[in-house]
Amino acid sequence: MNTGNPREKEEPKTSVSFIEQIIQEDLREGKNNGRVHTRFPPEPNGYLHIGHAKAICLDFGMAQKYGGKCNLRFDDTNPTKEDVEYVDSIKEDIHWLGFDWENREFYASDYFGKLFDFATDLIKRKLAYVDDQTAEMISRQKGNPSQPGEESPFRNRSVEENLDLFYRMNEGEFDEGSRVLRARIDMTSPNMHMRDPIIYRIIKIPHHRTGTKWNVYPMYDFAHGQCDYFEGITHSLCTLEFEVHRPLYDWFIDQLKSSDDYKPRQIEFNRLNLTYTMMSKRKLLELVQEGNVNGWDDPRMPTLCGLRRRGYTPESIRKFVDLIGYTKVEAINDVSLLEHAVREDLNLRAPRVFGVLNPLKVVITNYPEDKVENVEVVNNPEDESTGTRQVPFSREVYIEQDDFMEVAPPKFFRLAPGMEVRLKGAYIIKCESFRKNEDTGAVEEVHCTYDPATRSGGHLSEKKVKGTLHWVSVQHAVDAEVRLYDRLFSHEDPAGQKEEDYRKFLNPGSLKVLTGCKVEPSLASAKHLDKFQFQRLGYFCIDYDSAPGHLVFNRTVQLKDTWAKVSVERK
RNA sequence: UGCUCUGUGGUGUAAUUGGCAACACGUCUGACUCUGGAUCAGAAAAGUUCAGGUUCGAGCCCUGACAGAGCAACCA
Repeated sequence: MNTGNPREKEEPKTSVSFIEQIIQEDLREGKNNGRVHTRFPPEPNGYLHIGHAKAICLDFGMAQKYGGKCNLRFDDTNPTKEDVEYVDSIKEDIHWLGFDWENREFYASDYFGKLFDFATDLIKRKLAYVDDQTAEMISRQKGNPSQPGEESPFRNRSVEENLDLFYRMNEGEFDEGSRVLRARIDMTSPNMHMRDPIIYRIIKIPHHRTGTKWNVYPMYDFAHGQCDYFEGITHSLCTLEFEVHRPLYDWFIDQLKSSDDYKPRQIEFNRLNLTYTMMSKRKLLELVQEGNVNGWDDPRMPTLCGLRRRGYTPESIRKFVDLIGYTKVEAINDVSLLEHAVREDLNLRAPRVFGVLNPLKVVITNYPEDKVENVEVVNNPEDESTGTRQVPFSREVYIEQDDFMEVAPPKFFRLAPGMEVRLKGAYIIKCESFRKNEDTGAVEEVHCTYDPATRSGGHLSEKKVKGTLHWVSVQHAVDAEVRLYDRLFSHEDPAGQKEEDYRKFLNPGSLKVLTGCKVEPSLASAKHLDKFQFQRLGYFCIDYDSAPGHLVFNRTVQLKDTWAKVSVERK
């Protein structure tokens, strides 16, 4: 049973979500001629965030798993909010996540003509009418969830008049808000969405794709299901809040469909909620517009481009999504699970480097003053194929301040007077004495001796010591500026913040900058230092765009309680 | 007080469709020591919101409560 490789854990039994059960059942029953066809339908009014990743993984994932296809369809029915900037970023982010829609890039606006024809068809069948009332009036007549609505005085207009008015609405003859087209269903329905829903409204702002061709635009409810139908979508996956829309979704398609053997089906699943994370697109937009963050890709943002810049890998995000599953329960997932997913992924592939955040000089008194030798260290203990690198070693090195204590408490296996420790890849050193700053009392320098026989790989290299430290040769060290980012929010859980006061939970822009950070020169150039290294060791968010010469830290940084706990100066 | 949906360890998900409530994250121990917060070993933690019912047997089926969420945009 034991394969001898502890890494080869048994594949965890992947549970089958209720959605998959539905798909499997449909397949078994031969519905849709055995086709599975899904779609991912973002509105291009903002950047994709981690919540969208959950939907993307589902939509594309189900298609992949069941030999089907998944379309990308931009839900661009409201030109007042939408922009090509968002279209481009959405496509980039989906690709980055690892999914592809091939040549099936569609837009709800592709179907404006068909939708318009369908609307006129409904008018002719007395299933739609133009309402001249104000928004307030229509809203009042709608009643409320516990009280039935009343019918509009325009509800029984003639087909001819409705047709004429609807055409003229589209020709731009009427002002925005002056008239709408409504489906004629049931003003007394217990489902608010069935009370003669508005299906077309006048908008005179140019559309990012169709320009000024249209003056009327379909509402979501009038577009989405029909688009699904036009594209041959079999399973239309969306989030829970659309559950009450389903009867309307079905109603339109029933009016539209021409065959009985095919009909798209809407299935709802729970949206992603993360602790300490706000997922509202509108509020994220506000943060960007108000300059509280440095854009959609600010490393603190929960957007995919923010996470990417922060060093998250697509694999880790997919893993995370896989972990949390799809149900109908409104769950709040712990960010620590996301963090676990990155760690697990990065641990296997991130190259390791040495670095010191808060340097403490160590002088190896019996090491020749002018000698320099290269020691060899592995780039990644989890992956031999990444090879080794040479690191210069000399008489004076920096170690992390936290790696030294004047008085070692029990179980402190790092450096303290009289204690021995290995400098990783190099020698075992012993602490003989230390010097304090007379004014501050802070330890300024530690004096050690080394045992030349203990060099890594040598005869006595098998000698055991309890601790191993990262280090950086003083004369080869390079200063680096490191930018640490905290989470976007702190303290309370902004995921639960309904009010506008979520801003007060914002963390500062960046927990700027470590002074005196040292890095070995060979690693200080940007091409050696990619996001993985940063991510890996510190699990800090580091702005790796911000230049060459960054650094890394060793284990002594307290990661466990981290984020803000690291002693850095806030800007 | 209408309609729809949902209640399983701290958190998120399972439970072969009625058969000993399982897994992951987190937490806590211990071990290891060229360090990765990796790996290994172990522990605590729910009797499935509550009350009835059907059944040899219920997390699963039925009834009724209770709790939470969504729905009254010319947003999606």
